[in-house]
Amino acid sequence: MTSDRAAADSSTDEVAASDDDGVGRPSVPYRFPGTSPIASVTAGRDDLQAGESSGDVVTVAGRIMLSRPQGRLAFAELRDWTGSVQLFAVAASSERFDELVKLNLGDWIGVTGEVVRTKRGEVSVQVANWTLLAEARVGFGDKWRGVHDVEVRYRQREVDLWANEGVRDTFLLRSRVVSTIRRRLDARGYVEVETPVLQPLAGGAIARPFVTHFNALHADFYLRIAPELYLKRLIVGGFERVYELGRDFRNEGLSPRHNPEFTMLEAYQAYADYSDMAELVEDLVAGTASEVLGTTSLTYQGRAVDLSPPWRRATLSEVIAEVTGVECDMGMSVEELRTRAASLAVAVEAGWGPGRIIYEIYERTTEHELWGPVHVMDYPEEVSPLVRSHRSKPGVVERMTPIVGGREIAEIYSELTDPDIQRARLVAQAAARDAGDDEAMVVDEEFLRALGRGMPPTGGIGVGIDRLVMLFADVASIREVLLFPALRPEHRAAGDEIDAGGPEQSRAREPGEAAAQA
RNA sequence: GCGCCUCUAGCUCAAUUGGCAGAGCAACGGACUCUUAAUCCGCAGGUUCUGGGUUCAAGUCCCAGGGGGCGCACCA
Repeated sequence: MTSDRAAADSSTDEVAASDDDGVGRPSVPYRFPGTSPIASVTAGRDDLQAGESSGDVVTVAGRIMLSRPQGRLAFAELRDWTGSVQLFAVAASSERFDELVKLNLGDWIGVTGEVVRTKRGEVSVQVANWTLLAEARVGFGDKWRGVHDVEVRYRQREVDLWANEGVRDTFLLRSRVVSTIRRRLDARGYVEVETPVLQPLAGGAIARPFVTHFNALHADFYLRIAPELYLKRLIVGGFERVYELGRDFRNEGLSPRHNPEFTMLEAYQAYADYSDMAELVEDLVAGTASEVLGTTSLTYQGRAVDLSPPWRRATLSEVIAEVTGVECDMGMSVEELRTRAASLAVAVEAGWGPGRIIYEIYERTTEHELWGPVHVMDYPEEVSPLVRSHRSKPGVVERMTPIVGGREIAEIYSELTDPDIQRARLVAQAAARDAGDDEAMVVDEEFLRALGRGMPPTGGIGVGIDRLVMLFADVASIREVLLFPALRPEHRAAGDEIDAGGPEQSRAREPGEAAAQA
């Protein structure tokens, strides 16, 4: 074994210093250059006939997913992140055949050999030389059924990615969605910026923050719940089109649609209003779907979603009437609206104005019934402290919330730019906070000072990237689009490994034993 | 935080009313020159999540705790 190993290593330009790592394990090279993606190796082989050799010698590397030794022949499935190919080994011509057939499922190897088609018609790499790249000392799941225990899937995502078809595709899709959105924004002249995640005040949204301590400043800081206020300060500073695509943190419950840290796109454009920004959202969503999925006609959880713009726009009152049959209007008296809320079994708190009541009715009765795409608009001022008042309708603001596939996937504003009005709104929020609403906003003097220097008319959007990916990937849980979703920490003693007992024991050898076998 | 459900071999799952804890795959040993979840023979594998309790007898019933899922609430 020692001499064989050395021979294998000499075929690369990296040679391990010794045969094992000091604990009886075989050594592996430091690099394995010159590999071709498996997808490129198998592509364009249609004219290769069964039993024929192509003459092309390739080097591929990946993980052994299936193994079918058959006497003096052996077959295996080798998979890299582009695809799979069958390995075909022959005892008479394949290097270290006996060792090759003893490899375990999950082991990584590099292989050099000719591309052939077997007598039974499978395009294969006929193994000439091969090199062990890594052992799977902890076993993977059932080779056919995969791993379905969601706890294992989320806690040990590396297992999930290999054992379950499609999981890797979902995350590759996510990556393409994010890069496509960036490219589309860049093409529109937006610049990407990075603003603080650690903030002295958690502003820009209505949510409970995570708190941490900044030792050097002797102060508690907050993980951002939104970058909004900083991005608006950049608009004041003359950055006319900015976006930030990053993580926000909200100290709230977990659910199939909520993870405490999630990915948000926020974009702001000077001289634009919420109609302009609605078109941007439609273009980002539908355009990205076209690029990444090749269509704007999706199916989400068995139901059709047509993303092609323009999307319908409807007011809160309109959608409430459609869903419940009850007419509600901002012009109605509080008493009238309370009666209508009561008729819908919606609880109303004392002191709520007409807008707050209508919003509550919408959330309780209507929002979860909408499928979309539809921009829900004319939100009440009371629940939208950072949004500019409607240019013609009293009591409401210029805000749209697009519902797509039954979920809010974005917020779209004509931004409030007047420092005095903004101060009044934030003071009202602070009062609510003092009255016990610990999710209400605080007064951010730095932000208000910035507005005082003049903020041009500006449109802004926030897009929930996780939910967008859920829509595109047609999955019901946010955990399916987060590589490592939030879970309770594992409380397990050292050495109490979940998968102990795979190929582990059989491979634990005395240090001298490997050499003795040579 | 509350409610409901769930936890059995490395993985996927069985186990009748409370009656000897099992199978397939993986792993391990062997056979096999065209396999496709190869097949065949053999071997081994368990704190039934944890701790109590009831019982002649508990994977199963009861209590407490832990992990996970779903729902409610909050939100994107």
